[in-house]
Amino acid sequence: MARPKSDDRRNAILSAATRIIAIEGLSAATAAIAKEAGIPNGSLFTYFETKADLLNQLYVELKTEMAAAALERLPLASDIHTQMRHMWFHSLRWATSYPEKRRTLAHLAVSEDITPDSRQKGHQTMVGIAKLLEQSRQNGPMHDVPLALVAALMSAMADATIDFMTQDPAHADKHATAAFDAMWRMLT
Amino acid sequence: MARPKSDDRRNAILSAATRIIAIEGLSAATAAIAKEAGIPNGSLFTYFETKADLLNQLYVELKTEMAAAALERLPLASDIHTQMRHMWFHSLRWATSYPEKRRTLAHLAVSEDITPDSRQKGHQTMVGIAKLLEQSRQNGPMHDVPLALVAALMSAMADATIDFMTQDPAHADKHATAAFDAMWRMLT
Amino acid sequence: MARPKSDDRRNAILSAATRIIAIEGLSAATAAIAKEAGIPNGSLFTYFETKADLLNQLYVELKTEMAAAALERLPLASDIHTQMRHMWFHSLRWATSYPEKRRTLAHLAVSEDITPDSRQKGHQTMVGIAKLLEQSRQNGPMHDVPLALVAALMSAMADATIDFMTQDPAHADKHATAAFDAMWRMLT
Amino acid sequence: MARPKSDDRRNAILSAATRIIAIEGLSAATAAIAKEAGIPNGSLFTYFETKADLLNQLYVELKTEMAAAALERLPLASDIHTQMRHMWFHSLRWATSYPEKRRTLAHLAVSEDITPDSRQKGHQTMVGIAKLLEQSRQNGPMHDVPLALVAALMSAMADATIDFMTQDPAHADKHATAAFDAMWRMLT
DNA sequence: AATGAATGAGACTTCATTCAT
DNA sequence: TATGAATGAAGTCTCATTCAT
Repeated sequence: MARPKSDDRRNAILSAATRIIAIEGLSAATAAIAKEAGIPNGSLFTYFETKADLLNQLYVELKTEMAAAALERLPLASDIHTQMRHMWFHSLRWATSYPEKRRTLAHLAVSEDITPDSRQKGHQTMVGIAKLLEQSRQNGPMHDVPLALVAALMSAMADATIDFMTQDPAHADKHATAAFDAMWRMLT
Repeated sequence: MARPKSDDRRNAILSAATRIIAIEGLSAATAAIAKEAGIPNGSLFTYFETKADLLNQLYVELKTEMAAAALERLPLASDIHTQMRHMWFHSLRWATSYPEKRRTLAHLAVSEDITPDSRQKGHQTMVGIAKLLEQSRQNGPMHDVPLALVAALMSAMADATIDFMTQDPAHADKHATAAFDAMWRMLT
Repeated sequence: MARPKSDDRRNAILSAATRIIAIEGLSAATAAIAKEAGIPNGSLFTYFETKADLLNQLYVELKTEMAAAALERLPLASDIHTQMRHMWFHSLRWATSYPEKRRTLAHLAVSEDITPDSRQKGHQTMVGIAKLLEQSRQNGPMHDVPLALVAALMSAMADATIDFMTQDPAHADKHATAAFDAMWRMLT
Repeated sequence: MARPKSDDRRNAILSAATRIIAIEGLSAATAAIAKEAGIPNGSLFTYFETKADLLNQLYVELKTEMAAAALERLPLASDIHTQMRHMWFHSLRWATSYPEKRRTLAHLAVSEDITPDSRQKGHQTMVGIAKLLEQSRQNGPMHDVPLALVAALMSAMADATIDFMTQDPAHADKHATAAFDAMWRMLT
C-alpha cells in the first residue's frame, strides 16, 4: 500500500459532519464539512463515495456510540430495576453531554438518505438494551406485547425527556427521574 | 395586504406540498409543489412569501388538523379514562388514515425553517388535549411533574405507536390498545 | 404567457454551441457555450434540459440545414446527372462555407449522446437526396443494392472530399469534380 | 529513460483502453482503464506520461494493426484486382472481428488529442495499401487525381461499408461485395 | 393579479496527475 | 519501481426568488 487511508481523516470528517449538521441540518454542503475537517474538497470523496454514504456511516456510528454509552459499566450484579435505571441515566447523560451528536442523529433518523440496511444496523446496536428490557417486562403487563413496540415506546420516551432536559437544564435530573419512574410504571 | 383572492389555490398548494414533501422530503422544490398543485411556479409566491413561509403555515395547519381530529366527538359525559381512550384512538386513526400528512408533519417538526412562533402556535392547538391530560394525571404519580413533560412523553409514545401500526397494519388495533394501556399506567 | 421563450436566445445558444464545439470538441463546457451566447449560465437550461438535449437538438438542426442546402434550387427540369451534380456541389459548398457547422456535425455524429431517435430524424432529412440517388442508380449496377448502403457510400465519399478540399482549398473545385465523377462511376 | 520493464503491462493497458473507450468513449477515466487492466491507477502513468500520450500510442497501434491485417497473406502473384479484393475483404473482416478496436479507432480519429505526428505515423502504416491503390488506378480515370484523395475515398467507403455490415450482419458478405465492386468501378 | 422565463450562486461529484510511502 | 491516496479545478445541473409582460 502506498499511503494507507487514514483513520484519523475519516474520523475528522465524521466529526466535522456531526458538528456542521447539528447547526445547519442535512442540507449542509459537503464542502463545508470538508472545510471544517480541514481537508480539501475532493478528499472527502476518497473516504465516502457519496454524501449519502457519509450520512449512512455517520448514522450507524452515532447509533453505535449511543448504545455503547447506555450500557457502559452496567452493574450486572444488581437487580434489574437498578440496571435499567443505570442504563436510562447513562443514555440521557450521553445525549445531554454531546448535544451535537444527538441533534445530528435526530436529523439523520428522519432522512430519506438513510437506507433500510443502515437502519437495520442501527437496530442491531440496541440488542443489549433490548435484553434488559426483556427482563424488565418479563412478569409485567407488557409481557406479551411485541418487544419492538415496547422498545420503541421506551426509546421515544427517552428522546422526549432529553429534549425537555435540554430546554430546562436546571432541573434535568428531576426530569430524568420522573420520566424513568413513568417508564418503569409502564413496564411493571 | 388583503388576503389573496383564492383560498382554493392556497389550499391546493398546501395540499400539494403535503403530498410532495411526504415523498421527497423538505428539499422538494417549490416548482415541484406548484406543478403538483396545478399552478404556475411563480404564482406560489403570491400566496406564500417564501418557501419557509409555506412550510410554517403548513406546519401550523397540519398540527391544528391533527389536534382537531384527536378531540372530534369527544364523549364529554364519560369518565376521563374513556375520554382519553377516545382521544388516543382518534389521534392514531387520523395519523394512519393520512400517512402523508403525518409524514410531512414529522419532516416539518425537525426543520430548521419552522420558527419558534410557529412551534408556539402548534402547541396552542394542543391545549384541549393538555386539559384532558391534566385531569388524567390529577391524582396520580405524575401530578407534580411539569405538564409539558407529561405531554411530551405521551406524544412521543403516540408517535412511536403510529410508526409501529404503519409497519404492522394487521395488528394495528392490538398495538394501539397495548400502547394506550401502557400510557395509562404511566399516568395513573 | 408571461415572457415567452425567445427563439433568438435558443438560436444564440445553438449558434454559440456550434462555434465552441468546433474549436473545443464535445467536451466544451456548457458555461463556455452560455458565455459565448451572451447569456447567464443557468439560462441555457431553460432552453435545453440537459447538455445531451442541446447536443441532440443541434445535431438535428445541422443535419436539416445541410440537407436543405444540398437541395436548394435543384434544377428539376434537368436530367438526373445534372441534378446530382448540382446536389453534390451544393453539399460541398455548404460544408466548406460553414466549416464550424460541418466540424461540429462531425463531432456530434460520433457522440454517444446522440440518441437513436435523433439519428432517425437526421436520416429523415435526407429523403430528398435519397430520391435523387434512387433515380441515379436505377438502371445501373447498384440497382439492387440496399439504397441505404448506396447512400452511406455516397455520403462517406462526400465527407472525405470535404476534408480534402478543406486541407487544399486552392484546388477545391478540381477535387470536388474528380470525386463527383468517381461517385458517378460507382453509380452508373 | 529506458523502456519500462513490463511490456505485458503496457499491452494490458492498451487493450483495456480499447475495451473501455469502445464503451464509454474518450471521456473514459484513466482510473477506469487501469482497473480494467488490473493495475493500480497510478501505475498507468509509469507507462504513459499523460492520458493524451496513451491515446496517441493507442491510435498508432490500432492503425498499424489494421493496416497489417489488410495486407496479411496478400497474394502477390495474382493480378491487381484479386489483390485489391483480398485487401478489401481482409480489412472488413478485421473491422467486423474486432468491433471494439474499430470503434475505439473511430473515436480516436476525431479526437483533438491526437497529434499531427501521430496522424502522420498512422498514414505511414498505409503505404502498402497505397501502393496497391496506385497500381489499381494506373490506367483508369483517376490516374491524375491526388493519390491521397483516392485513398481517402476508398477508406471512407470501407468505413461506411463496415457500419452497414455491423448493422446487418446476416448479409455482411453481400454488402462487402457490392461495395467492393462499387469501389472498383470508381477506380477503373 | 397572474404568469413563467430569467437568474447566478452553489450543490455534488469527477478526474488527470502528483507524490509520500 | 510501484502504489494508491491526495488534490482542487472544473463540470453539469438545481432552485428560490424576481420581474417583464
